[in-house]
Amino acid sequence: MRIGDLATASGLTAKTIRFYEQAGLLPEPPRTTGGYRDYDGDAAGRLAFIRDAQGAGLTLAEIRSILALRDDGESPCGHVTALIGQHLADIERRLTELRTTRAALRELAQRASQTDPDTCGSNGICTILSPH
Amino acid sequence: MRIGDLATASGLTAKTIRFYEQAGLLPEPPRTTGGYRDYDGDAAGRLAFIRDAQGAGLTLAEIRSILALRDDGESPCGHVTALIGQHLADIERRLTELRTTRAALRELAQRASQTDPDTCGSNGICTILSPH
DNA sequence: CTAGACCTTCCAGTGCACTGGAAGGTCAAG
DNA sequence: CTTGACCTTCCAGTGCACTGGAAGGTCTAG
Repeated sequence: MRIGDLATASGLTAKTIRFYEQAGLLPEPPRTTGGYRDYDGDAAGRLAFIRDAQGAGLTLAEIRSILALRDDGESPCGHVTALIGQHLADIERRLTELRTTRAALRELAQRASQTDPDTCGSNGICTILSPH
Repeated sequence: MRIGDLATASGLTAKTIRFYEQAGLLPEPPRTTGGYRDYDGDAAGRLAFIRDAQGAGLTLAEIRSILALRDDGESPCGHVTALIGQHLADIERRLTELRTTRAALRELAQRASQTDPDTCGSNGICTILSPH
């Protein structure tokens, strides 16, 4: 299986697959006599795993750490569980941040709807955003 | 007022202030005979505006567009209102995304708590993340 | 024999908002 | 006169996940 076929099968680009190899996420595949990368069936599964893990919000560095553990013959379960917990906490934090920002923006929108463009910029820069 | 004083007053670093100047967010200030930047009181207000706008989630590029309008003597109110609306929509989108990811991660955490590390990695890479 | 689809490597750029460091100039206090 | 805090410019790097492009090699169909 050449890189283009694997790209089609996985929904990635050949560029990305080479990038993953260079980033240590994929092992170097054997080559054909012409120098082309020659993938076996495992590669697609590995890419699917990367996709799933990315979908769960893990970074490539974290995914690499999981793959490295498992390539060493160790079960990465504990590691994966810890990462999931960390990402859940991270998401909660970002949700809180976003809700705060949303509240602030709603107030700004409210203020904007009551602002007269003619009197607005007269002394400051923008009384909507900076109503000192 | 030298750059260090302005940095202290605004809570930014001198590096960042130079960066803002280079990025077109701050006008070039006059220089002392020694070649030092010499800021007047307006600079602090402008930096405060940038801070407020950033707090509302606007990017530096957007803030630059607002400042450019107002520096041209135009009222940026309509522009600001549009940007606020865009960012509100953006935040709603990201909130939805994050909630989806959180639900997925919670399911993974649930699965992780029921996974036996000894039987887990036997055939796939990780049955928690990729339970095909 | 040639066109063109695909592959190779290597280098560099994207966007965002800075940050670090080198090499040197200015200024006030002691 | 020297020390040291502060300033200057310029270049380059950070983190993340790719993406683009050049220059060239390989393979298959017609």
